Amino acid sequence: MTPVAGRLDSSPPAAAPLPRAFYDRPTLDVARDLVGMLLVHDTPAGRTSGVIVETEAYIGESDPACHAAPGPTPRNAPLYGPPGIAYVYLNYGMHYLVNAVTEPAGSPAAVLIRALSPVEGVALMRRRRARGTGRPGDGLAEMALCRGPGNLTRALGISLRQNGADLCGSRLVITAGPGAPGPLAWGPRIGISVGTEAPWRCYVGGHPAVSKQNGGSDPAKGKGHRV
DNA sequence: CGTTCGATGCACT
DNA sequence: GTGCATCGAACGT
Repeated sequence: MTPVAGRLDSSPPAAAPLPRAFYDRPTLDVARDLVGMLLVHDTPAGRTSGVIVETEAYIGESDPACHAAPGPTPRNAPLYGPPGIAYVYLNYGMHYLVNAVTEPAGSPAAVLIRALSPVEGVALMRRRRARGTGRPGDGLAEMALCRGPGNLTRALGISLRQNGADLCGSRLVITAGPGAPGPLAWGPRIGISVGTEAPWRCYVGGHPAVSKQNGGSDPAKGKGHRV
């Protein structure tokens, strides 16, 4: 067997990241097209990755739920920068949330990654999920590992260190994936108190890794508008 | 089933 | 000091 030139480790070759032009588009288009793509994080501990199955768009200073709503601040600076950059921040004092910055520099907008269907590094994800919680991560179903924006960053080892990382680079990247594993649906964004009218959450209807269904108390599945 | 609530850190007023 | 783009345990029905 001929070794692959230039590869010194045993990990499989990574697919090429999506080009920056992918992110340099209207945010709702990017939010839709990111579903089915693969989010990959390479670290010294190993590679973890998953298919994106849930996203939310946050668009501009006029969107009251967007972190750019108060105008430029030190924290939201990445939103004002070039597209294709990771915007990571700490929420509720304990969860890191990761976004992909969209649209040209100067127009602050991003897509929040809310859930993944795990692909690579499931054992490492379990170890990371268990760490610090005092509870065993072993009992977690595979589809629960990256369900929810705070859970997926923990499973992939994403923290403030990745804030500003280039998603078109080599460590934290988004590559072409297998495509959405089910029908897309749109609905209101979750966990916000303003801007709830906009149906800017895009997800795979009924997918087990998707954090919540629309309607809360409504047990029916896939309540969002099908695309 | 359903809803409430505590944990926990920091950006912003 | 206030309010989070959350999570999961603990409660109520």
